Amino acid sequence: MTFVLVVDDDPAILRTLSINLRARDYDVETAADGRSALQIVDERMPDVVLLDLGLPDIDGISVLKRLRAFTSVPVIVVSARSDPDDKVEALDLGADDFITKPFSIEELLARVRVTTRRSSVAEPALVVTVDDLRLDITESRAVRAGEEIHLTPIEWKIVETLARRRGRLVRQSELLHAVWGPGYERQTNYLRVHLASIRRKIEHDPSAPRIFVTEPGIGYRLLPEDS
Amino acid sequence: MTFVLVVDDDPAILRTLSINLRARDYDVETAADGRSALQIVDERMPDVVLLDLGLPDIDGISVLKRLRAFTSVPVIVVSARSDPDDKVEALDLGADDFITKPFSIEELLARVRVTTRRSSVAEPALVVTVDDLRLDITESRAVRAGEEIHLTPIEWKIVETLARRRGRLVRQSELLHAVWGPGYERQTNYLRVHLASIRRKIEHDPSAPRIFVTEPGIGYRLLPEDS
DNA sequence: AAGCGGCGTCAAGAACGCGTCAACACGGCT
DNA sequence: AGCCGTGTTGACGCGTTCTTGACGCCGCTT
Repeated sequence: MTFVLVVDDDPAILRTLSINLRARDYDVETAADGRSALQIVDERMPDVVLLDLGLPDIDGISVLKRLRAFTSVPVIVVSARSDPDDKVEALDLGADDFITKPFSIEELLARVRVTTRRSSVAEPALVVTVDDLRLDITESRAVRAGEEIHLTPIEWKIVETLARRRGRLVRQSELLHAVWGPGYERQTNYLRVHLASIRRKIEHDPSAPRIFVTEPGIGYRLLPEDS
Repeated sequence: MTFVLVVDDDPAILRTLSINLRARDYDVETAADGRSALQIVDERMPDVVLLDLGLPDIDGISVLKRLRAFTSVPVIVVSARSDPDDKVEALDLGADDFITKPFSIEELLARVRVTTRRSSVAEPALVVTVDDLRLDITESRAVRAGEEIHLTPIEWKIVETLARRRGRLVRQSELLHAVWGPGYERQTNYLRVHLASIRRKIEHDPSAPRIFVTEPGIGYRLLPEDS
């Protein structure tokens, strides 16, 4: 998921942007001043930064400078100042775009899409390994001892849902909801059938599953990492 | 020297921009309509295109679309229309920036610097080779055993998108979004038809594809490098 | 010990996705 | 105007995948 950091001292703007971005499935974090913005970037590199120039502690321009000192993360400056000189300064200091308030939320979202399109955000690979088995979730690829194993779309969805909470128990209703959507929370027979085919393809002994474990009456669990 | 193509139907604007850009040591060429703009791009790929939306012959949006069909040259749209919807449309169709008239010449120059700065961190030439086949993505050339193979614009876009993630799986919705833009994520039949023609031209045995592999229900994948 | 619920297995039919083809629309070019 | 290349759309066959229902087993409860 694309991670966006929004920096603005106005809580109303933070709220509006967060809501709109989250509605588009972005992962959003907010900062109300320059110091915490820099800290967040340091801890958890965003895919895009929306940066207001008027901040309470450090000047927005300085934040941009410091950002550029150690990263090339895309920055879109969002500012109330419409003076061309401000724009030129920010752009020449390394900002990727500049949009003046008030702005249309649609335009902002489009500009965010442009910058992320450019860096073509690579999802962190989600990979599960057990013995000689390798499940690459993001790639939808399963390999055991060099041998390619084919899983169907529904099987991948189930494996993915379990892998995202590896080691933890996933209730039947959650699994059903995640794979088939709302309204299927009681069709536990679907799970029985599909878990069976997954095990037939993946487990060494499908009748004594070690990787995809059943918690009777509750749900399923993917074998935790043996770290 | 950086080569800029300025497209506008207003001679006064062409003149102003030319003068200002040349004063900054840019190599400038101008076009007063879409047709000649496309021709210039075809003959002598610019480093940046400044594109007005109101053109006498072809609509500026159409020019952008056709440009994007065979190149990824940076495009800054320069328009009198300030309607957010116009901006969103242009940006989603592949424009890199959008600036509304009247604008400060300094701001425009700064935005030109941003886009050239970005592309100067140039991408490596993207070439795919399989056996005696050679796909030169950036050049849009396909050759097998000295024999030139012709691919259409859409076919190139598909090949390019797959080549950029060579070996990795590209989901149908991603592919559709990359080639046709937002709103086409469900038209999987497009993919079926066009993948068929690509294979007919490229695969040794189109009925048993080795290079463009289908992952049923999920997407497509370009044969990884056998390194 | 019997009953019950939950689980895994199996098989058959339905539904779906893919590849293919053909017809049509559209724009450019001669 | 007519032709050509390209893209879009709908239809069809085929193989795969999903759904559905039946059945037996096991462990727990009564």
